Amino acid sequence: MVCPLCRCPGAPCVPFAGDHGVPEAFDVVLDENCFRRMYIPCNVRASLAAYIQEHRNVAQMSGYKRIEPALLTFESRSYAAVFKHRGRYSKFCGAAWNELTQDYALSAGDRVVFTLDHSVFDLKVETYRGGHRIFPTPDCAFEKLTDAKYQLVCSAVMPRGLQFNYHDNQEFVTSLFRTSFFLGCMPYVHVLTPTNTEKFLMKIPKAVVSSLKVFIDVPMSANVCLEAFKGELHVITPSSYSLGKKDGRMVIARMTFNQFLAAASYAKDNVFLITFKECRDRSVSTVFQQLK
DNA sequence: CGACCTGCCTTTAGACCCAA
DNA sequence: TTGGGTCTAAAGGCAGGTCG
Repeated sequence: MVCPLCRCPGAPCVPFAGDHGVPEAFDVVLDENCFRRMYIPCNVRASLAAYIQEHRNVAQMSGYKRIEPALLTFESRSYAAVFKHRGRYSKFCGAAWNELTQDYALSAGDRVVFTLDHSVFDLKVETYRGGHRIFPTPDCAFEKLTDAKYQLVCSAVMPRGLQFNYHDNQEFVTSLFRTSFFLGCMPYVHVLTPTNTEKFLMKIPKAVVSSLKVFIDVPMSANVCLEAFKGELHVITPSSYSLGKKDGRMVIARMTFNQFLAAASYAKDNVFLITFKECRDRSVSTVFQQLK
């Protein structure tokens, strides 16, 4: 069933009975053709059009470079979708609207919640499926990366079965390129297991160690610093490692790894990004950054 | 005797192959 | 071309051996 006036899915729209007749927040339910356009319910489209026109006027008078307010999602992603206000319908459409539906993988039945916040120039929207917010697809977190950085992100060693959503990937990217002396070897994402936390056994995969050898000399055993960045807290624990003769893995010395976990208050099931950096004195640090 | 290191076994993901 | 089965390599975990 479709509203005969505005073409929105569902029964005919019910007029709003607010004090001023202008709702500050409203839902738009999407249909199966939502990737092309989103019709605005007839009971709010006039007030939305007035709201947008008001913003255009303010932007013009203030001499803003951009006159047309964009759709601004909860993740602060801006989409300059075209708003068409016609006699019989109002809709958002165009390439930017299509991009939004692709980025959020929107489909029929999903809701776009508008919040008319006069303190913001753009139109605040949030995407929902049932009672849950729809996040952008995980790959959207990588879209602004250079080719080289994207290649590095894709090379990461990830634990089996661990699924990263958009926000996890954003945290991953931020953490990966945060360290100023980041060596550029293969990033390693690891979930702390009972073997790590109870037996203090920490092994870095062979592939990561091999990629590290491209940048620095990696002897069979040597001193290494274990570093953790936890908000304001910066933990540095001097340690050592040895390479497994057979499998080539880097095994961190147990005693110091235990001290490191205690100092950084890390626990089982914590998810880490593990990278390496070369310090000023040419020594190597293993950097742990908590992702989850 | 205890701590730690090394090697082996199990599990699992990805590669590869073949048939429908 | 695709889906299912098989093979293989690597990660994870365990346990035995060694050394202080």
